[in-house]
Amino acid sequence: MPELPEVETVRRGLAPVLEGQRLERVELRRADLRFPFPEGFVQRLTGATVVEVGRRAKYLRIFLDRGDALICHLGMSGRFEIDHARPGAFHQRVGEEAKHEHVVFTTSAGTRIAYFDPRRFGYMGLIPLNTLEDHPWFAGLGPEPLADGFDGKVLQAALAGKRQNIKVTLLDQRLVAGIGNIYACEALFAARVAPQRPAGDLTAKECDRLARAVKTVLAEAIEAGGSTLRDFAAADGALGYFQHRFKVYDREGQPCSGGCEATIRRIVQGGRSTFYCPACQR
DNA sequence: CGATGCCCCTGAGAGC
DNA sequence: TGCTCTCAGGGGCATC
Repeated sequence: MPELPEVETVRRGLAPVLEGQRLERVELRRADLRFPFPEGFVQRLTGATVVEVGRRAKYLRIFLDRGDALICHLGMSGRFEIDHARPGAFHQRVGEEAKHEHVVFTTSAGTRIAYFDPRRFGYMGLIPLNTLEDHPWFAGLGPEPLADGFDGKVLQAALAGKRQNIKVTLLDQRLVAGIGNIYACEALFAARVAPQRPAGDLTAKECDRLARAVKTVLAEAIEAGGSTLRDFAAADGALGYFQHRFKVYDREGQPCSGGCEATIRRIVQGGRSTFYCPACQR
């Protein structure tokens, strides 16, 4: 579910209720999500104070005053809920709440922050700060697409020699970090690049357009509070609304908005749906 | 190196 | 109403 804009939206929701607060209570409802929780998870977190809530790629990184960072990956269906969130914003059915509530944090201010994850593809870890960037989750990550260092030149260098199609290549977190299926489709449309193109064949001009498109699409999605397809919500319960601005994603058969006569097509690449306009994207 | 398929898990929606 | 099938924002692995 959550790609960079959704994770950033969650980060912005959590920061004000977590930063400067002590974790008074930490409750674990099960021993694992995608991976087992680390040894001594509850003990290592209880009593720690949150210094900062950060993000790298699709990971939340909650820095603690004890020399550890709490890392959270939301997988496909992970979300946080703060107790003062709008009632009913997260759960359509009574009883669903307790079933998928896996971790509950209570801060020194009395705020209750719960982590839900029906599919349990998400995971959490506790990593010492001095080894954070060397940890396997972070060591191989490509640049943050919204950082100044990411541009057409960097992108072209990363794509050089690759015969894999550009759509699947954009999802490779080692080349650029944080792009997922929605924003890969949207960025390729905005850059007018066909998803089937071998990545290494993109010209300097196209790499420039694509790098800009990635930045624009991600930035606009963050501004819109992310995309809510099925169940995404910010930590305060607010729904994203960037899905209303999708040009191609999930729009198979609908007319293209790019001024051509074509309709949006869906193909499968790397086992995932790609949506694109066969006329606008070349 | 790359394409493909399968796996983790649960729920929603479509079609019958 | 209920059954079955497909698909879903992520990502790792095995195989050819």
